[in-house]
Amino acid sequence: MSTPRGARARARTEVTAAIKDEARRQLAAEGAPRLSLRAVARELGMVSSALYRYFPSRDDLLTALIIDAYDALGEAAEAADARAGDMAPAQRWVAVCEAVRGWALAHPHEYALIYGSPVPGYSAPETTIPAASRVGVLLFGIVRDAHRQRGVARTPLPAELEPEARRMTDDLAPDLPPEVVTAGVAAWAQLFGLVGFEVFGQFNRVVEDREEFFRHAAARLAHGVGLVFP
Amino acid sequence: MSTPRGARARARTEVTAAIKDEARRQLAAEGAPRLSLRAVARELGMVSSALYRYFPSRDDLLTALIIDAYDALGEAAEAADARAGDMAPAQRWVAVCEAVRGWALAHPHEYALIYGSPVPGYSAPETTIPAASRVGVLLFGIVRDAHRQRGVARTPLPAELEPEARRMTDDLAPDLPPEVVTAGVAAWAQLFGLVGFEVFGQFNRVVEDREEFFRHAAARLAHGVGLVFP
DNA sequence: GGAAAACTGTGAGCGCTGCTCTCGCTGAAC
DNA sequence: GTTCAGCGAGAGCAGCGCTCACAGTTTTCC
Repeated sequence: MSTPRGARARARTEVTAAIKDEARRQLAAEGAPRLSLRAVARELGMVSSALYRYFPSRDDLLTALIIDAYDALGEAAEAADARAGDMAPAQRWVAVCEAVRGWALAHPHEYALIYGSPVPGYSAPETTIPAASRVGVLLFGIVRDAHRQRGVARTPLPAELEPEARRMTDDLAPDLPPEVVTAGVAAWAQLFGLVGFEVFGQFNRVVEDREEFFRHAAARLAHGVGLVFP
Repeated sequence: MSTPRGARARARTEVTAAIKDEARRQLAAEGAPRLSLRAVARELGMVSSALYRYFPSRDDLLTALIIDAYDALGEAAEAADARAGDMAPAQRWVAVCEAVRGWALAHPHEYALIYGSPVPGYSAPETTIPAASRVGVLLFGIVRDAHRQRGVARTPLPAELEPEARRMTDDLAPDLPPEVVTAGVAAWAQLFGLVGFEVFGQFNRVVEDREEFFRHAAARLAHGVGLVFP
């Protein structure tokens, strides 16, 4: 991050960034399966084997792009929440959902990289966890604010789910009621169901006015976690 | 389907089936990106180029597997519904959701093939549409039954969504109220959000007792489309 | 029944891929 | 100033999807 010591180190960070940039370009243009190390190297005017000095394998390059994608999505969501800062929690929730959808539609291949099929034989390393949690953390932050302001609506939990609900609550948001945490986790997954279906074309010939449809669905999601519209 | 005319035709259908079987085996073991035409041919004791007499390209073979996967999932869902035939619609809904989840967990790579990232530069041909619709059709059938029996709960729709809601209703279920159809489409997508998050590992370190969690979420989905538990 | 046409498997080959290894060069640390 | 780690070049390996000319077999048609 700060001053690299010598010209060599500086060059290294620059080349690394250039590789990631070109890889991201190819990813956006062609999708992850078509991302080729050799093509990246070719475009950068270097020989393919040189690239292995920077990323030990194609998967490592992909991992770097995955983290970047999670971060870009998280940033878009957080920016939308900041813009909606003085609105009611329910409206902030919808704004964040719409930002997630907007980013996904603008970057379908990067979205597919993080929320589509995982690359087989490769499990995302620990490094990705913080970046991957940003949207979830943000959504729970909104619910927490709502809870502080005026409490949230709660629907009872079946007895069999209570141990798990308590566990999730301790892990994710000890200051919220377990019913709300459970509903929040479900809503989090369901949000990406809506977005994924749209991005991956499952809504073709089914939903036409997808923006309006999504806004409504996101609002109902908010309702489901106990947020109320003023 | 019926009697093939000659020995040649019979052989052709047999070889075609053998190729699909072996391909499905490799798909289940390694995932779609690792599915290799040459490996399939090798395993079948034929030379790779011979395989092109049966499937003009790797994508065509994948398409065949996609249709099969949609059908297998649809069949699992329909079987579950049949087993729950005399229960209340809400319970049938949950049973179908659980069947979808169960199939997806048992066949993660085939699930990824149909509900994960689409293969870039390849759009699923029209042929896949009927198979792909089976789960949705089934879910709407349950809602329809509930509606016939005693009506379903309805939450009002915002004015901006009404044209689209009417459009979807005409297309999908003209005998149901637009509010219900809209909620049904959303629930359909959200179901696959829940399933996808579990299959693709997004629930790792978040949800532990996933079966119980899912059952509850599916029940809330049912509630969202107006189904009531007796 | 026999000629013509359609179908099927073979093997070589093209251009691409991820990845490895050895080789010289060069900037940096002691 | 020497030593050494880091770097790029280039050749090469095994694998991939796919094409093509060829030979053998089955079906079709007269």
